[in-house]
Amino acid sequence: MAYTPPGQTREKIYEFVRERILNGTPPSTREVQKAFGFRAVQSARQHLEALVLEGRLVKDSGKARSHRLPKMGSARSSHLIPVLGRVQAGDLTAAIQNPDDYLPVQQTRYDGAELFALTVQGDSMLRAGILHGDTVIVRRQQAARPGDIVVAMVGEEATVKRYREKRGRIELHPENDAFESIIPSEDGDPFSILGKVIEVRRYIE
Amino acid sequence: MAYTPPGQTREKIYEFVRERILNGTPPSTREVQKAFGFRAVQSARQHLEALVLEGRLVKDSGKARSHRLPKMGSARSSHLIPVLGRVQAGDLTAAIQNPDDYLPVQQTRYDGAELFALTVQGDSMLRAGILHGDTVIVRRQQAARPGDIVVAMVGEEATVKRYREKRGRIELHPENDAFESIIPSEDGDPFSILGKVIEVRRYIE
DNA sequence: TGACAAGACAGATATTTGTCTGTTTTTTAA
DNA sequence: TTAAAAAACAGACAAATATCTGTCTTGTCA
Repeated sequence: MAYTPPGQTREKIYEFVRERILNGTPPSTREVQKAFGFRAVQSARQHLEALVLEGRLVKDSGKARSHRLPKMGSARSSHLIPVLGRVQAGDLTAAIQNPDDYLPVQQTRYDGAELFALTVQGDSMLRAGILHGDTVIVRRQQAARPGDIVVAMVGEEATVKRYREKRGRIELHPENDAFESIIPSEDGDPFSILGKVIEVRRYIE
Repeated sequence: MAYTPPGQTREKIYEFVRERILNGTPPSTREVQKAFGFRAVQSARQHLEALVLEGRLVKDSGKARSHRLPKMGSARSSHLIPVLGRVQAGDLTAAIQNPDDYLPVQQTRYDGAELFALTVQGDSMLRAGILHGDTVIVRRQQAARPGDIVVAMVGEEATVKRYREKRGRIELHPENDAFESIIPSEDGDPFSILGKVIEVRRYIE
């Protein structure tokens, strides 16, 4: 590769590596070498080493493909959570392990919690600003507090409703007058709370 | 490692590798070996190979640390976009360069487009499911089509409205009867479209 | 001009990592 | 009980990868 003014190639290498890391496929030194047409491995290595010294990248010495982005503030680290298709009764864990897709969330916001996402069917939560087709992000938990919007299994079906307690009884309340409240009973369908809705996303067009 | 019933160790290995991949640090075969106390590399390798055959993992043959999660279509690359605070009239670019925060978005969904995020003030788009405090993700563009939800500058203020055209005149239509439509005119406040809303996010609690 | 720093190159070695062949142990199922 | 399948082990080799030493080239700046 011909000589380039100081910093220019380095900048492009940074962008290249950054993209690859965000892509989930961090490059090896030789992949950088080939991508930029260097005739020597060392050329790529020098730039990568400099980027680490500058603090723009971090690296585990000796390990292959170990370049990472430094964790800056809240923003730099985003975490991927599974998007579930149909949730089968009783086996949420299985559904989480065979997701349809993944969504990025801010890692700091929900650190440590187990999260998953679902697509909402129907307009039963219209008044709460949750529409048909919206994606809800759910924190897995067995209990809820009155007022929480929860995802619950009632029989074979997963449903999104507002959790309330009336006269000591649990009530799953829709936010749409066209729908009825669900009041789980001992002898009715099996009932369990899968988690609490902590975020709603809607994709337009 | 002692013998374990069929499938059990494999399951744990899948979870281990999955975590590492979502973490951005996919493991080498030997790291799996050590993590599970195998005395032979092949033991780890067998399980990893089986997981690939089962379709639960994918791998680039021959490459180091190349295990990936399948079906990561949209999430394969997550991208960070700036969250803007106040938008000053006329200088969107400056606002983008000094963001309050960053949000992760699925890169493939909006590939190439210039995106930014804003927090919505007020309930003027209530009926469209956009509430006060929601975050809207905006694709920067100067023009819009009727029916689009847009972010526009009217005078000194950025506002979220539905874009319509009536009798050849542009109309910014709120989705809430308590608000009035805005009809920009030549002699009125300076008017420009900043972009189109392509996603809405709401954080609950 | 000459010293100096950054960029690029050349060739080589060490380590990590992926892969292979074959054997032993344990469980499952016929 | 026996055969087959799955799990784990052992030892090795080959490829990918990181790393090292030294040299040459190209700009920068006093």
